[in-house]
Order: sequence, then C-alpha cells, then structure tokens
Amino acid sequence: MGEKNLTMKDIAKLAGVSQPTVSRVINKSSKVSKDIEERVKDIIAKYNFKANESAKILRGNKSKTIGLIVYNFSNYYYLEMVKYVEKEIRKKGYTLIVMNSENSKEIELDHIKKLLSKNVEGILIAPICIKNLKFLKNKELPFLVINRIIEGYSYVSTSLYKGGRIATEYMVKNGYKDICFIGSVNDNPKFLGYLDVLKENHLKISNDLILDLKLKKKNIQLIEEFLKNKNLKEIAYVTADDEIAYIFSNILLKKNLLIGKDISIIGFDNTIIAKVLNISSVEQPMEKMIKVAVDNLFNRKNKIEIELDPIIKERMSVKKIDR
Amino acid sequence: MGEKNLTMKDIAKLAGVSQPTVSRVINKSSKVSKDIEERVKDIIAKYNFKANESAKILRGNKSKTIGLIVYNFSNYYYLEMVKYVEKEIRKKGYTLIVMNSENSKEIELDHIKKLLSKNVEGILIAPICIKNLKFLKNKELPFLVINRIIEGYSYVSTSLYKGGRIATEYMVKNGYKDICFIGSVNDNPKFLGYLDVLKENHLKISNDLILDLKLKKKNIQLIEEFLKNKNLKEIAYVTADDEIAYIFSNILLKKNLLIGKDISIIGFDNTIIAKVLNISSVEQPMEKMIKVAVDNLFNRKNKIEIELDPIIKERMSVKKIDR
DNA sequence: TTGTAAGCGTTATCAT
DNA sequence: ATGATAACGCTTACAA
Repeated sequence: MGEKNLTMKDIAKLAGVSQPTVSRVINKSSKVSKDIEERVKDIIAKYNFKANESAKILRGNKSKTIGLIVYNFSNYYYLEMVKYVEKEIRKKGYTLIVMNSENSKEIELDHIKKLLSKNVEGILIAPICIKNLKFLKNKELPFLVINRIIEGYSYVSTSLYKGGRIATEYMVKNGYKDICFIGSVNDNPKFLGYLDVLKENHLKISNDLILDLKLKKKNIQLIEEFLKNKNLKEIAYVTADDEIAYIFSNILLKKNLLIGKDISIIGFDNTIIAKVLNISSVEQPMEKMIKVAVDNLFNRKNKIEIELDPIIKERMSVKKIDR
Repeated sequence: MGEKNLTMKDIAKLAGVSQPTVSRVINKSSKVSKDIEERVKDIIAKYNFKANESAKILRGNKSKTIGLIVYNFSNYYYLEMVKYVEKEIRKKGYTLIVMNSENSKEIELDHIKKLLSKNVEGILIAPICIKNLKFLKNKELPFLVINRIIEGYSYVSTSLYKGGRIATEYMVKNGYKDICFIGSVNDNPKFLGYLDVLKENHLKISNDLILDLKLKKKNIQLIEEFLKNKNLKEIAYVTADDEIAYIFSNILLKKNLLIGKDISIIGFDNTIIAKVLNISSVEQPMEKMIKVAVDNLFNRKNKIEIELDPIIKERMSVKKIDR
C-alpha cells in the first residue's frame, strides 16, 4: 500500500537488464532478444507499469493531450461538447484537459498559458477574447476555434447566421408576419440572420418584436410588458437558445397558452431541453463538428475555415396559420 | 508565428542572468536583487512565459492536476459533475483531466494507468470495477470514489438507498398503496430502499409492480404490457432516473394521461430533464458532494466514508389520493 | 546575491 | 543485441 510509481530503472533491475533495454522493449525502437523481451514484458504486465509521461515529454515525445477551453458550462451545449470531444480524441489515443474560462479574458489567458506549459499538442477553444487568440497564433501549437467564426483564425463552426435564417424562414413558411426574436442582440449572427430574412420578405422589423435580454426570473415583468397589447396567436417566437425558449415558454404556459396550439416557438441548439420540452429547435451538428475539428486540429497545413449547416429538428411546436 | 515555447534559459539570456536566477524570481525561493527581479519579471510578462510543467514535475514538483473518471456521459448527471469538479478544483489552482470509461473495465484501467503516468495528484472516480480500485489502492495516489459506496474504499456519495426510500415514502405519504419501481433492479440501492419502505408499511410487493428494464423505444410494447389491467390512477411511479421518467412519462402522455393529475411520478437525480418536465425528483446534492470530495481528496489521512442525504425537489407531479 | 552542477525518468546516440 | 552516456528544462544544494 502506498507504493511510489515504478520507473524503468526499477523494471530494469527486476528484469536484470539495463534501463534503455526496457525502453527498447516498450517502444520497439530496436531489436531485443526474444527471451529478454519476454522477461521484461512479463514484469511490465505484472506491475501495470507505464512510463512516466513527464520524462517522455521532456525528452521530446508528444504529450498525447489536448485542451478544451470553453467560456461557460451553464449552457448544456458546452457540456455535451465535452462528451463528444473526449470521445473523439480518445479514439486517437489522446487525453482531454477541460477548462472553463467563465467569460473572463484573464482566466482564458491563464488557461492558455497553462496548457502551453503542460505541452498539450493542440487546443480547441470557444473563445471570448481575440487578443488571446493572437497570443496563441504566435505559438507553434495547433489550435482551432470552435463554435465561433473569427476572421483570420482557423475555425470549425456551425453557421449561427444560417441558424437564425432557417429558424426565421421556418416561421415565414408557416405563414407568420410578426416574428419575434428573443435573446441577446449584440454581435449575434443569429439575430442578423433573423433580420435579413425579415427584410427579404418585407416583414415588419420593430423593437416591439425584439426582446433583448438574458431571461432571468426577475425579468418576468419585462416579459409581461413585452407581451402586452400583442395578438399572441399571430406571433411566432424565434429564440436564441433552448434555455431561453424554456423560460419563455414557461411564462406562456402560465397564461394557459399551449405550445404548438396557441403559441409557435422554436429553440436553438436542440439540447435535451428542446427534446424534453418537445419543441422544434435549430440543431448544430455537434458530433460532426467535433469530429471535423478533431480531425483537422493536427493535420493543419493551411488555415481551415469550415462552417457547417444547421438543420431544424422539427417537433410540432409551430403551427401553420392562414395569412 | 510558430514560435517554440520559451524556456527559463531563454528568459535568462534575455535578462542577462543565469537560469536558476529566473527560477528564483518565479518561485521566490531565495533573495534576488531588486533590479534583477524587475528585469526578469518584465521579460516574463512580455513573453507570457510559463515554466515547462513536465520539467517541474520530473524534478519533483506537484502536477496541480487531478483526473476524473466516470463510466458514462449519456446520463446528464455526469456531465454536470464535470462542470462542478472543474469549478471546484480551479478554485484551488488545479487542472482537470476528464475521462470516460464507457462501462469498460479495460478502458477504466487504461485511464488509471494513464493518469498515474501523467503524475496527477489525485483521482475522482465513479468506478465500474473494484479490481481496478484495488490496483489504485496499492499506489501512493489519493483517490476517492464518488457517487458509489464501496466497502473498504474512501468515498463521498449520496445515499441512493435513502433516495429510494424517500421517493417511496413520499408516495406512501400521498396515500398510494400500489407503488411501482421502474429501472434496473440488480444491485441497485434505490431498489432496496423501495423494497424496505414497502415492507415497513406492509404494502404489496409484486413483480406486477416492478418494471426491470432499461427503457428503450423498442421496449414500448413491454411497457404497454406492464400497464395493462392496472388501475393507473391509483398507482404511483418511482423511477430510477430522470431519463427513465422522461421516457415513461412520454408513453403515459400519449395515452392522454396528465402528470400530476392522472399520474403520479417521481424522477431521480433532479437533472435538467426533471426541471423541464416539471416533475418532482430525488436530488443528489451534487455541488455539495463534489465540494466535499475535492476538499477531502488531498487531506486524506484516514479512510473517508461520507454519505450525503438526498432530498426531494418537489414539483407537483404527485397528487394526493384518498385511501 | 548570484552562478555552477547534480539529478528527476525518459529517448537516442554512441560504443561494445 | 545490449550497455553506458548525454540531453530535455527545471529545482535545489553548494560554491563563490
């Protein structure tokens, strides 16, 4: 009980050979006689020996580790990302370090520096600060922006602009003229997609139809205000994410308005929330995105700019209306 | 672009001092003259230098890293765990390696060996194989079983037995005599809690009330069978997790049975699913559990056996009935 | 106060 | 085919 990790030296002594020979057996880096190989392998198996990675890395070996930095975990979307990234890199024999920057530039930079000092082979980052990316760019380390499109950097993302578009187009196709956008408006491609579709269809663009807030419980009054004097059944709601759709729909339900019957709403991200809530949602093909990202993280010769198309996962939360 | 990571030697050269002096400045390990300190610090800041961790570890320093091994990520419960573990250890300046053993003993052992070779300072593990724990026990490394109670090992967990009890007692208190258990029965403390409460209250224990299956879509027929010839409105449903509650409730809803009105059901884990579904659920105090686990991972002198109490998060999915 | 040198556990380059 | 040895980048004991 309480044994220190064995070293190659220990294994070597147990096998009665020199330490480099153990290394040779493990790495098959040069010929070793059959009987010595057997002997060493047996001891390695018996003790579940695994060579110290720090020493290997210091010597110049790969760390077989990548880092994932996201700016929050409150959205289930990013938690799911952890699941897929771990799965995808494990296939390649890699290990995952997970970091949350909590929307802080300083924490994000700390994380990046830490990953560099840990000799990771690559970084996947959902960034909040371009300056930090600039710093990373000056390094030898491969990195890829995920889930955001940032000019001048390699990224693998889903087009949130297109997401905003297809959600809005979906409502247009279902006959709606008054289409609300609920969610953050600033610097939000989803919102731009929403606006463009309205313009193209000569539909009303009005502050009256735009609810720009992070929905919190204390905002219920604001929402009540927002809903006042509206013919609710003729309005469609495009939300910036499922969480918002959830909170919003909850409020509507308290007014005895039934989703898919009285109210048309579409979520974003197709998380477990949309599934359970049984509402349509714009799905970002997460698994595919992560697969593409991981595949491209290392083979990166040129800049990579991949923008995947979102799709709508339909769940009957939008009813057709006659115009 | 493409710069290699700097070393202390590089910093030393830039500052015109010896490499150990740089180390001294960084670690404040001994006195350094004011002006040299300034000079070195400026260069470190300018280049965002951070010392190579592999070298430090090899030299005997702490890795400031811990590993988390869980046996699956399909349950949202474990994804949430990632969030809290990362948060809790980040407070202490630690970094998190996340691994999924995918219910495989072999993968689990590989993960453990990998973490050892990476010189992590501790391991939190939701294990599937006691033999692997035994292996870990022979090492110097602190580790803690989370979310399971395994005799002979240190653990921080929530009592699933008590969880099964309070869920069942809740139904008893609400007047039910026929209480169903839905979920895996083998080696499941929740199920034992359920059984004990039924016994203590002299209530019917019958295979007719126990649905032992992992609910999949293809099992719908089995469920239909299960529900046949039952007076549904007089039965309460205790489920082994929210996911099961979700699938089950979906089936009930298709029969136009309304939760909280026609059907009484309680979930387990109080995940986002229960929240969105708006059903009561047995909550394991995850954040607290992780806090306790992380706090105790390193300060472990003796064996630690902490079993937290679950609580019921009430959401009106259980209606009282007259007996 | 500062520099020199040893050593952590590997891999790779030499000899033998 | 195998062993001795240097080097990776750091911390620490020792020398100056």
